[in-house]
Amino acid sequence: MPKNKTAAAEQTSAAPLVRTEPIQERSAARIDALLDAAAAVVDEIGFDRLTTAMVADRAEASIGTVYRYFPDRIVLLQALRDRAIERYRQAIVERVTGETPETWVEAVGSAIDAFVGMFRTEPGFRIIRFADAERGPVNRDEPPRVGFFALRFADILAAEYTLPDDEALTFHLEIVVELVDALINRAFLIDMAGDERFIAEARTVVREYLETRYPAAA
Amino acid sequence: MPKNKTAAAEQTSAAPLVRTEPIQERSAARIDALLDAAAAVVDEIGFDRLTTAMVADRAEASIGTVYRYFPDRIVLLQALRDRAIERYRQAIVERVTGETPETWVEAVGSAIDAFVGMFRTEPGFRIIRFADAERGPVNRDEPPRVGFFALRFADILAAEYTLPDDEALTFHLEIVVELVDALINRAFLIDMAGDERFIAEARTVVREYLETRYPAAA
DNA sequence: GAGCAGATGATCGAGTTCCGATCGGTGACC
DNA sequence: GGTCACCGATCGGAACTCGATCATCTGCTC
Repeated sequence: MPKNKTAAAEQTSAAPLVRTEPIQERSAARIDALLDAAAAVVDEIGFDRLTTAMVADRAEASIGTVYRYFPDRIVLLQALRDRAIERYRQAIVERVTGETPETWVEAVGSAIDAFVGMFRTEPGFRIIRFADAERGPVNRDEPPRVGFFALRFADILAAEYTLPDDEALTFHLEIVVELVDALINRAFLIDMAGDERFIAEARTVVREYLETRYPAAA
Repeated sequence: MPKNKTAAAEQTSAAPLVRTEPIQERSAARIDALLDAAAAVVDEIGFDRLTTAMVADRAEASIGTVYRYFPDRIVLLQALRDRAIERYRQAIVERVTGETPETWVEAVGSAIDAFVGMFRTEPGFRIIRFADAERGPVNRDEPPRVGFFALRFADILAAEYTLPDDEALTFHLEIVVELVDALINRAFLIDMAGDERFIAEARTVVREYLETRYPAAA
């Protein structure tokens, strides 16, 4: 069992906040159960109707336990999103190593497929909207980690391919992330199975976008 | 004074809901004042920190008055969004009739400019995200009017130009709406003035998208 | 067409309900 | 016996309700 050290750790001053940090074994399972419950609730009644009591109920825990691991409702949702993103990252890696696309542009296509797959299988995924970071609650101090997913995505690609030494690449990938996020979300907005027209168009738009800019890699 | 009978009227069963429908003159002003207040609050402290009490305060009305016109907090925000969309529609019409672009594809460019302008001038605009309809609270009965803005946009264009008789046009416009919404929102996500790179890229992506599909109109 | 009176709409704000979050206490693990 | 996980009654504050009160409209009378 890998110990789950959060990078954040303690700030400068005393941080008496209970923070998420499992010490004993069972805690990890608890956290997962809580997030599963939250995902289910989010799928059923939607994002902003979710109450912490519902999450506790569904996870067969008490209110207190919820707040034992998450300082508040918003952080709980963020944790759900973070877990989903991590799972998505794994899904990309699996798919790319499985399909071994010729070029990194094609690998982006695989990532889109993986994204669509997540919408179909991962509870709560369709509500999360994570291309952009936290919208709304303007974060205290810490930089609002905008576009961080594009960076991470670049890392994944860089592990398998030789990326063009283009300083604009990060920007282009961020555009791609935004485009895909918008169109795939639209595809699943009403159609629970995912509207194929929008899915196909997302693939096409991205392919056109990248082929125009990186003809060598297409 | 035109009596303002709601189209909805009575459903099968008794509908005791108070619903928004101004009868007397002052009501309209009240509603506007409430929405102005909501927009200001949203700009200042953000979307989900908004409380109905703040809105009432700022509009110099009582809590009761807020709930006289809006069944709940979420509907209040939706109304704010609806008004912003209407204003945006007007802004498009004004700009297009003012600039009189040669082709409808160029008119789409003007619409993007108008969109950016709204982000800079219309209070509360940047939080609203309206390309997609209501996300989250799954609406009872009524169809979730997805993509309705693209339809409306097509109407605006059709009033000034002869649009291609392409049954896929609506779909393409919807894609454009999604793309623009995503990229322009990203442009304003952290940069209050709007990140020019994303704005320019939005224009480029849309132009490329439409020129590929409608070379005659470009 | 001025004045009045009843009806109906608009406003108010104290009271209620609901929900996010706390805290002191109890039991499980080391 | 000391730490950690868990519970759930309780608190505080925000969403929302409701009966009373004020403003405006309608239409009748003279």
